[in-house]
Amino acid sequence: MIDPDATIFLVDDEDSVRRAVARLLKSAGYRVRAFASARAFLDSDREPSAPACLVLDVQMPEMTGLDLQRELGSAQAGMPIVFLTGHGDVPMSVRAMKGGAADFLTKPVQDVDLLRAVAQALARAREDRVEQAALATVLERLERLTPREREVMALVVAGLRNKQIAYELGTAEKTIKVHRGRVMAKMQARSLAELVRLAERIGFPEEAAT
Amino acid sequence: MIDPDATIFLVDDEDSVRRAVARLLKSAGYRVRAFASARAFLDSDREPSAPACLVLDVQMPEMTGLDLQRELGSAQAGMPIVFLTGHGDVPMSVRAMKGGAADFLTKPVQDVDLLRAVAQALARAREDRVEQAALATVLERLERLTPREREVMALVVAGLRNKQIAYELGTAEKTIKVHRGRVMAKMQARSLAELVRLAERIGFPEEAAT
DNA sequence: GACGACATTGGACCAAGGTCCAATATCTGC
DNA sequence: GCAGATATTGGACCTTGGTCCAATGTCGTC
Repeated sequence: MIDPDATIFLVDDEDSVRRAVARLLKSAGYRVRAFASARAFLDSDREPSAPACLVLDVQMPEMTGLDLQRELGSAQAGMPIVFLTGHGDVPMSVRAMKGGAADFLTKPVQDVDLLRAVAQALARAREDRVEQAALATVLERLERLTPREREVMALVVAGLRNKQIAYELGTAEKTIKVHRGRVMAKMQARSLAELVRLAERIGFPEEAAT
Repeated sequence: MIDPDATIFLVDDEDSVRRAVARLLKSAGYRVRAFASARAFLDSDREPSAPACLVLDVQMPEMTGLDLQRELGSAQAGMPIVFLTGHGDVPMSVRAMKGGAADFLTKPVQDVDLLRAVAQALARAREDRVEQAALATVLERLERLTPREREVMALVVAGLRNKQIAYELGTAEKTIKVHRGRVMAKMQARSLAELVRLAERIGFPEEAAT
């Protein structure tokens, strides 16, 4: 269950807590990287080469845990957050959970509770990573398309026939066939169905603005 | 912003609270149906002909709000839950939010806070309803397919060619063409791309077991 | 036993998709 | 100005997909 490559990022301004939690997580077999402030964490190069999650104190001077959560935005996807706080209240926990937190624990926390939360967060991180990797692969292929090929692909997955696409783009049907063939090759789609699914997954052409 | 057809289901065992909240919601223009217990709510015929949400007390004898939430399961999709509780703690709120609650408020609650939560929950309900309706339409069409047509559709959206499908099903390509044509007609798909998208949306053929 | 739904197939044809080879026109960066 | 990427098109040809009309066989129901 425990992935030795999994990294737990720990952010807490209290030395004693940080050390205690770090010790616990390390003894459980995780790699731990601790920071005394949200700033320090953000300034670090946190390349998640392996699944990772963030154990975060809420109350901290300057930037609070909730601030950091907002800062990370949807990047949380790759790094689920487990909040850990001494003086948490209901509104605070609700806000954190609405913001996509994986869990919200209060100190003093039982070791088992923290470990369970971390394990679940990591499980989520792994799933997210798989999804992200798949997405990245498809986006990479999409980037190799020329502007024209992208236009053609958009109309192809919209269900238009070559003839209609040619009319839309003011060119010959023959040309469309060529572009279409290249699109299939570059996107590594072996069938139209597959191409449509790839497009759906990345929200193409809507999110093509990315 | 306020939909006069929107119904708020209110479940609270305390008469005074129930009356006060009901009055507030009614004065805001909502239709309100109040229940004194989770049981009474479940026994009612809650046909959501219009968007609806559930305002739910947590502490109640017999079945608690959290129990009711679990009971509703994914049916929550059609009826987001706003919890309202007098003695809520952090773990309780976290559990509720993890369970998919729209919000979790503590008494005494500010009128504006409750109204905002309800408005947001209803917005979510509306979105869910749109999605559900679309799903239902597609599933309805799917049900009109004969078993054989379903098999063919599965292989078509998998990207197989007619010839391959014929081989898989041990029949002639000609037959596949006919089935395929019927599938397109019954599913009201004007292109293969559209058919693939319909299939994706309902998770066909994986969820075909439904 | 007749009727309707379902599955199957043939023939005939036409439309659409896909590929190989080859050629032309732009445009951009060095 | 040239190399290379991009966009375009033609010809020739073959595979697929789709449709119309017609027909046969099986099953379960009334």
